[in-house]
Amino acid sequence: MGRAPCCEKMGLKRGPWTPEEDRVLVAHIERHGHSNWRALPKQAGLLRCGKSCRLRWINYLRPDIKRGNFTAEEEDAIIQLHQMLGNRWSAIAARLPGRTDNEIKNVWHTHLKKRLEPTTKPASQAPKRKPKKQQQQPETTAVTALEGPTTGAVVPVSPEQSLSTSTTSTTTDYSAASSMENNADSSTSEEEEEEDYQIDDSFWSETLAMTVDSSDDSGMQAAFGGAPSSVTSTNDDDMDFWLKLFMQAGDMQNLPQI
DNA sequence: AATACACGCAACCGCGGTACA
DNA sequence: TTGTACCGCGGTTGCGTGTAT
Repeated sequence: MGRAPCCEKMGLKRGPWTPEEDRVLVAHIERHGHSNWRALPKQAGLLRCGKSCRLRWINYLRPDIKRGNFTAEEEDAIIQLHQMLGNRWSAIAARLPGRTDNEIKNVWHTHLKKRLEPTTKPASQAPKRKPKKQQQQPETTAVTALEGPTTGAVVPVSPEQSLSTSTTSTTTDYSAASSMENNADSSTSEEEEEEDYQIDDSFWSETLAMTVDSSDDSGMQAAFGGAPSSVTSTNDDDMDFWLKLFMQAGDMQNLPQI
């Protein structure tokens, strides 16, 4: 009962979007907005379900999407945020302007997760070929330096401790949040290791500023108030709350898992 | 040069949460 | 208060492309 199929699959097109469909969708949204995704394809004359339209717009057609490779700073941010937030990709995306949750998720699964994976990986699972793009991209050197301490691939220091699953990263999470707050104060051993990447300090102070600023004008109530066209505002405010909570809390280990 | 394999990205699927009648 | 419809999110899959053999 209850839930209707997300889209009437009869007669609706699936698979890759054509440039023409993209144009139609963009034109329609620019003109009418996207207050109702379900009705949108009909109004726009697209043979797609609303869900598909929404996904296409959010992940690809939005004008503020930043295309291209992730920078070392962005990758670092993803790693840190993932340590804090777990697989809450939309929340992570909210901290990375121009990046979508889907994109971040892909990058995580294809690049970052592997880099953070411990070298305890059996030899049989080791890549048979040398990685192609990652080692060719110049920014990767920064990332490698930056991740060196936490990845067994570079320095075999019990990588599981900094690993990515939200359930096992509580203490590490705090170090990330803590380094955000006290970006000039690197007192813990993990933060000593983070001295290698100077970019982070400025980056995180910016990120932090963004975090606090965005919560100032909207507040938690606004999270439930609307802005229906906003993709991430609700999550953003939610995460602002948690981030502030982390920052204010002296000891994250006493906090419940998010 | 051809083939097999691995990677990366875009898209789909299903579920949970929320708004609304 | 309950049921329905819709939205958004996270997980997963499929395909195109690049690389090694």
